Amino acid sequence: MSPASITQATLALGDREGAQAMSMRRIATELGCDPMAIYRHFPNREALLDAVADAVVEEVAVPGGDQPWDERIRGVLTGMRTVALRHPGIAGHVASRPPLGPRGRRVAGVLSGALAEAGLPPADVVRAFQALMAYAAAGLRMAVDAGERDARWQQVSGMLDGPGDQLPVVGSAEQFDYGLRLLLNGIRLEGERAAQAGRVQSGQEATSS
Amino acid sequence: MSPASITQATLALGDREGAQAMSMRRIATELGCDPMAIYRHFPNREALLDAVADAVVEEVAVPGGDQPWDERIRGVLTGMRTVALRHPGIAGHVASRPPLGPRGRRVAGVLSGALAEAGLPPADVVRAFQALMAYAAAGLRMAVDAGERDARWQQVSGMLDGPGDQLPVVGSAEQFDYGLRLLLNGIRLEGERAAQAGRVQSGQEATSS
DNA sequence: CCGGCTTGTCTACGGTGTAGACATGCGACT
DNA sequence: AGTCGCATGTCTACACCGTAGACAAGCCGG
Repeated sequence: MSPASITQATLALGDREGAQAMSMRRIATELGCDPMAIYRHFPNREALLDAVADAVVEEVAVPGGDQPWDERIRGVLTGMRTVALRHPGIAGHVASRPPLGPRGRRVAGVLSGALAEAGLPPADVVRAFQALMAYAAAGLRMAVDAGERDARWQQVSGMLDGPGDQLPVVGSAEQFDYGLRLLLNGIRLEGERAAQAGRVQSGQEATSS
Repeated sequence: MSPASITQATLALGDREGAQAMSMRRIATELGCDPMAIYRHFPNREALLDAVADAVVEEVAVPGGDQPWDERIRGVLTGMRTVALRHPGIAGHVASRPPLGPRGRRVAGVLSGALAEAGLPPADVVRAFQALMAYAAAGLRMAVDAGERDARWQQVSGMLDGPGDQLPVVGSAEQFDYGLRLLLNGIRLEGERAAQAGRVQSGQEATSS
C-alpha cells in the first residue's frame, strides 16, 4: 500500500469506469481497504489526482532533438493528446492541471526549448508556452467531452453558415491539428519578426516599415 | 418563479459566493423556496447552469461590421473574456460550455463571418472557429483558476529556462492577447494562402512551389 | 521492555443531486 | 356549477460524497 500502488489502482479504476468513479470510497474498494487509509499517503483527493495525471504524462514519448522545432512541438503536444485519450477517464484531469509533476516538466522543457529555437525572446517563450498548453488542454477537453457533449458542438457547428455540417468532428485529431498549425504558423512568423528586429538593431540591414 | 428569475438568482448567488455555492439547495434558499421547486422549471442542474452561462454571454457587446475581420475576432473574444471575468463565479461554466444558447450563437455568427472574410474556405472556417473557442475557453479557465491555482502555474513558468519568472502573470489579459495574436497571424497566413491557391486555380498566375 | 511513530480502521458530520409521493390552486370543458 | 387535469410547490428519503477525529495494531530504536 504505497502512493504508487494507489495511483495505479486509481488510474485503472478511472480507465474502467470513468472519471467520476474516482471517488475516495470507490478507490478504496478497488484497493480493498478503508477510504481513510488513502489519506495516510495523500493529503487529499486533489493530490492523488495530481499524481494520477502525472503518471499518465509519464507515458508521453518526447521527440528527439534532431527534429525541427515545430515538429518537436507538434510531436509533444499530439503525444500528450494521444496518451491522455488513451485514458479517457483521466484526460479531463490531465487537461485541467498544469504539468508540474516530475514527468510534466519534461514536456515543459521540450516546449520551451523548441520555442527558443523558433527565435522567440525569452518573455515570449513563456507566453507562447502557456498559449500552447492552453490550446492543448482545451482541445483535449473537447475530445473528452465528445461523447456527452459532442452533439451540442455539432449543433453549433451546423449553425455556422458554411456547408460545414458533418465535415469536422469536434474534438477530432484533424481539428486539433488545424488549430495547432495556426498557432505554429503564428509562432514562426513571430520568431522571424524577432530575428529581423534583432538584425536591424545590430545594424546588419535596415528595412523600413 | 420563472426560469428567468431562477437564472437571475443563481447568477447573483454565484457572483456573490463563488461557483461552488450554486448548488440546488443554496439556490433554493436564495429564492426562498424548496430545492425541488427548481426542477419544475429546469430538468436538472446542468440545464440551469447552461441558462446562467447564456445569460452571461448575453452581456457581450459584439463589434460592428465596419471593423476589419481580425479586430472583430479580437473584439468578440476579449468581450467574452471581459464579461465572463465580470462574473468570476460563473466564468468557469461559461468556459466549459459550447455557446449554443440563443445569445451564444450571436457571437458564433460574428466569428464565422469574420473568418470567412479572412479568406478561409468554409471547412476551415469551422475548424478555425473551434480553435478560437477552444483557446478562449482555456484562457478563461486559466484566469478563473488563477486565484487557487496560479501559484502552481507560476511554479512551472519559473521552471522554464528563461528569466520569465515573475514577468507574465498566467491568466493575464496580456498573456491572452499574445496567444490570440499567434492564432490571428496563423489565420491571416492561411487566408492569404487560400486566396493565392484560388488565384492559381483560376489561372491568373502560376507560381511554382 | 517500553514509548513513539507509522499505518489502517471506524464512526460521524455536513454536504450533494434528485426520485417519488403528496398538497394546492387555476383553467377549461361538460 | 361541478369536475377533471395539469402545472406548480413541498416534503421525505436515498445513495452518495470528502474528510475530521478518535482508536487499534504493528514495527523499531532506545
